[in-house]
Amino acid sequence: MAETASRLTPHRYGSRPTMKDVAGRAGVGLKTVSRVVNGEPGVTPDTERRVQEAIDALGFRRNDSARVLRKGRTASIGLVLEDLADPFYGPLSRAVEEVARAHGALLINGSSAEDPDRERELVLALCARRVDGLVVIPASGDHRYLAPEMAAGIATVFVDRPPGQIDADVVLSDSFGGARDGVAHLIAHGHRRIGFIGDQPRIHTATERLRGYRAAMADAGLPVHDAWVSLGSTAPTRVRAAAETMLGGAEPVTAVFAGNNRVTVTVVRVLASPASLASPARPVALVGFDDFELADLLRPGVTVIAQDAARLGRAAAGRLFARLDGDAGAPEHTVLPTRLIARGSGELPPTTP
Amino acid sequence: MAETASRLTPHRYGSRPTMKDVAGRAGVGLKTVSRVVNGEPGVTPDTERRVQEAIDALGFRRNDSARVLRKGRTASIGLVLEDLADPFYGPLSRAVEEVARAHGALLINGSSAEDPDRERELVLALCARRVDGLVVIPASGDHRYLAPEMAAGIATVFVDRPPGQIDADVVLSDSFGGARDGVAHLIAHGHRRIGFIGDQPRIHTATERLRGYRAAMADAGLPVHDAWVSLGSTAPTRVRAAAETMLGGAEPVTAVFAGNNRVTVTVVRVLASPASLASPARPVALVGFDDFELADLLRPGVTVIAQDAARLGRAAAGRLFARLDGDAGAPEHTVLPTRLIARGSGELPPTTP
DNA sequence: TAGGGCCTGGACAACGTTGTCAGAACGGGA
DNA sequence: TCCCGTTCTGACAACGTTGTCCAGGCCCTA
Repeated sequence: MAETASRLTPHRYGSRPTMKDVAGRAGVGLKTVSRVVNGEPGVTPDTERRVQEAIDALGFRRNDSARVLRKGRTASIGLVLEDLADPFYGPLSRAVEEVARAHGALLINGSSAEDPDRERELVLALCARRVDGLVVIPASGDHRYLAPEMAAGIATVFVDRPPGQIDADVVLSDSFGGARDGVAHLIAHGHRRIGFIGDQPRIHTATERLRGYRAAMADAGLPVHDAWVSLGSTAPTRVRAAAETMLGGAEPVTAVFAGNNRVTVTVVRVLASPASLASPARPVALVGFDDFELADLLRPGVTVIAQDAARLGRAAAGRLFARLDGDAGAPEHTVLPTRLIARGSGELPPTTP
Repeated sequence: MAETASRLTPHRYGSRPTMKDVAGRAGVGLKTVSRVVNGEPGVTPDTERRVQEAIDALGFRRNDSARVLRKGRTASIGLVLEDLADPFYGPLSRAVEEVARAHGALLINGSSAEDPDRERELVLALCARRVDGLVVIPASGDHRYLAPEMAAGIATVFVDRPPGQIDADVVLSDSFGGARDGVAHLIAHGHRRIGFIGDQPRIHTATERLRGYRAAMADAGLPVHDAWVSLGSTAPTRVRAAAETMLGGAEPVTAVFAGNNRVTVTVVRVLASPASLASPARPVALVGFDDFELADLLRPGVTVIAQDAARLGRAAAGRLFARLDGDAGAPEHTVLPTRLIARGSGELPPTTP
């Protein structure tokens, strides 16, 4: 009777019952409740039952803030990335979460929106919450602000891009090699005038991929005109303008290498648009960095340099928990290979204008 | 000198300096440090400077766990969804994060993987951390377990699907109306035999969309054969089999309505595959629920019922923070409209086999 | 039946912060 | 010179949990 009533009328609105309340109701000591809640041994079945009843009746739920304060570990890790809505980061984020879950940790994440200040603010907020560790996709080029935190014991792994000004565990895809392979693929199919459209130059992967492009061109003894290279925002208008410029100049390119999935998608749109300088009679070849859903269903299918976002996430989270489990070795730099997936757009032959 | 040294050798590895340490070093009281850290008034500039120097020297960072314990609010909200990697949830999640950020809160999120037990486990873990509020995309059909938490003051908003067995704020898209419109669109283009492939029947949106399908068929006086309706997992193999069955039966459908973006993509693949029962000579019309990237670039473009995931997220987070700001009104049920985007696949005429 | 060991339960301090409250220092006016 | 008011500062308790440590009761054996 009384039990039913109190089940429906909790302790007090907004202020939850504590172990003390449970102990009082069950007629046992505080520590005994703690033991029951944490499944520690040393409680007779009868006592345990009484405590459990009190817990259910009061709707008690352990306050993890207090627990964390006492124990020092939060069983949570932070993930800072650029944009949760980017299809590249979804699987990465998911993979990190899976690993965290396997280690009994929760994931707190935030988007930096490619803004260094916001990255810093987010990271420090996570440190203030005393996350056990951090997985960071850097937006800034200077991570010295993290050094004291790392020294204080917050394990940190960088992924997709290396940290700036400090040394730390990092997991990358082979941007340089991938881009070089992709451009070499275009060259192998006869292209000589190839354009490169990439992300902003302060982003490490963008410059690495550009470096790969230049290496492939140099390996083939091909010149690179300034007008063929464009780094900048991945906003569709910017990318569209860049594509139209290199397709329409005095020395128009016959193929484009797109620096990431955002760029690739926009280039596909440009090439497909009726007003495009490309046409069925004069197709433009395309290879993009990053695979994306439906790339195979477009006509022609889009040839890509695929990186495995989930694997990046798993590898990074794996490093992180290895650190949390006591690995104190030197920072590890992991580079995962990329894979060229030929689907047609990279195999189009060049046509003279 | 001494300062430089201590900057590089923090207090002790793994155990960070506290306000007490800062106070000791600055030669002030504990509370004064607290005042400086929180920007409270009543500290002379000189004292503030001394404290700030000590903070910098020691690498002090406030421990939010202790703060939360004392203050009762965590400035964090939880988001439980099905799968972070699903392109539908990316923008939703991002929108929730934006709103949270605007309110100074961090976002903790977890994937339920469509598993009711996992949902419950996640939600309760978040409650134990005393998140201020929860945004939940339900995987389970019974949320009575949440009632005590909500009574204890954890604001909760459900989004995309309604909660089970309890009443609470909820933000939905108009699944019924959207599906009905989509099927009506196919009927308007001459189709009489239309198939429906949807998600598992325990998912609310799946059954609502099926209901919309049936309503449109009934409105047009068309019969629905059992073989034309298939609910189940969105795994490609299952969807593929379902599609092939309804395309190949005694009364083959001439159009398919796909219940969500996962299904749509697989159906597109089936229809595009060379072995398909569809062919250029006998195209099959398609309308899908949910818009998706590149839908416009496929040939034919895929006609969809678009829902605005970001808007769902914003609306849900908006409700949540309204609750946290004191709104104690009755639970609100918000239904956002959907929009048909015609791109070609829904406008194909029926062909007799 | 007494003594020893084991098992169960509880009192208490500590974690790092913030709110309360009172005391100290300082300046100005009588 | 003294007193009062204002401003700044610090001591202390409290938040809810867990770890330490000790007390009491039980069972077993001699």
